[in-house]
Amino acid sequence: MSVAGLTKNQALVFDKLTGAGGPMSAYQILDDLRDDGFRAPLQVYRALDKLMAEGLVHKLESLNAFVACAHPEEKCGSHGLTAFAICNGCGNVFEFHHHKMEHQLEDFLGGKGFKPEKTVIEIRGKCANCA
Amino acid sequence: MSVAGLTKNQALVFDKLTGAGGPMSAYQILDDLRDDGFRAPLQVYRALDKLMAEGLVHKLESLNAFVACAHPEEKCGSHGLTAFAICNGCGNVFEFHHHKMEHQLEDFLGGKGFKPEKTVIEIRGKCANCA
DNA sequence: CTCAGATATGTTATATAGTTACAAACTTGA
DNA sequence: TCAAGTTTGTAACTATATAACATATCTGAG
Repeated sequence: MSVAGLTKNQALVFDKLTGAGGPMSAYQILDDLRDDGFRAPLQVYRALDKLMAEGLVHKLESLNAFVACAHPEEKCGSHGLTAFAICNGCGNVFEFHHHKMEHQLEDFLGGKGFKPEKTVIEIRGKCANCA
Repeated sequence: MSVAGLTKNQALVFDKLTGAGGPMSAYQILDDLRDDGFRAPLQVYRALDKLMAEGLVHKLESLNAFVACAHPEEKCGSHGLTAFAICNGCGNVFEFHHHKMEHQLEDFLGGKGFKPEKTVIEIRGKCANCA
């Protein structure tokens, strides 16, 4: 599972995150990639910055962790609001897009003169299996 | 501006945050309260934990900072979803509640068997003044 | 009152997350 | 082929948060 246009380090980080199938902290990634020549946090953060700019990876702010985009082909960055349901039990992350909510937020904030740049929506709770 | 039922440290932290009129990091609070006898991060974090449990203070996950609740009398904790519009220009934070959105989220996630416990909604952007 | 449990506080050390500053290597195209 | 831009490497540092343990204060049953 690789993507064109990525440098070596970016590809390593992206593959690692994709393979994990769930969120990882920057330092977990660093440790996992020591055998591939990673030595310092910056190598991870730089790769993550690029991957996030490309919409291939998202940061989970409430977890200080990073997760591969669930549908990179759709260019998450462009279709606005990305939301996450995060299970406090098993740690699984479910990424979703809710256009109605998105428009409501836009309308509501637009009415106040606020111009959104990046929206963080993370619902912590229990998934069907862990409830 | 004080609240009944708070211990000395909790009251100091709450008053500091209320007086600030905006978000502060835990370590800013710590530095500001050295004259009041604060020495260690834990003193701040413990007070913040209690204040958050009471719904008097919210954490801004995308900022790693804390802010006094805009309407403590309403017991934010209880009326569910609290959202924040955070200006990347001036740093001002606007706290709001959007019940329609809240219900949509509940419906959507409920349909998937997901039980929300805590919801983080933070919209970063530019306020009317800074746009 | 008084003392035992619960709650709150103090202190040191450590773990985790992220950035700054600078140097070296590798593209790439005039 | 060499100069500008980009990517990478490395060390040191700052910022955020928690663990472990000791001490003090509060509060109610006897």
